[in-house]
Amino acid sequence: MTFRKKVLKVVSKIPKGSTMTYAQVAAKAGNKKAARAVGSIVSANYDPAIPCHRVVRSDGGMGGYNRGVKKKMALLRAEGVDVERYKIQTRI
DNA sequence: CATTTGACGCCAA
DNA sequence: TTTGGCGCCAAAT
Repeated sequence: MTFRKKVLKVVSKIPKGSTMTYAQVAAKAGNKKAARAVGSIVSANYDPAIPCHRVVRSDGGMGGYNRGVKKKMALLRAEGVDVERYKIQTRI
C-alpha cells in the first residue's frame, strides 16, 4: 500500500458534512509531515469517489480544488459545512 | 539520479 | 493579524 493509496482511502472515508485538514489526512496515512504531498496527490485525482473537497487547510482555508475553489466551497456548504469567505467557520 | 514544483504547516517578526 | 522564511514529502521533468 503506497502512501498515495492510503491518502486516497483516508479521504474517501471522510464523512459527509465533515472536513479534514491536509495534515490530518497525512497523519492518518502514516506521515504527519506529508501534508504538502497530500495536496499533490489529491490534486491529481479526478475520481468523484474521492471527496477531496472535504480536505481543507489547517487554518480553515479552502486550499485548492481541481474544479475550482468556488465549486469546493459550494459543495462544502451544500453538505452542511459552515464555510464563508473561503474559510471554514469551526468555532463560534 | 538530480532538480523543480505544488490543493501544506509551523514559527518568527 | 498578516507576511516571509524554512521544512517536509511525493510526483513530474
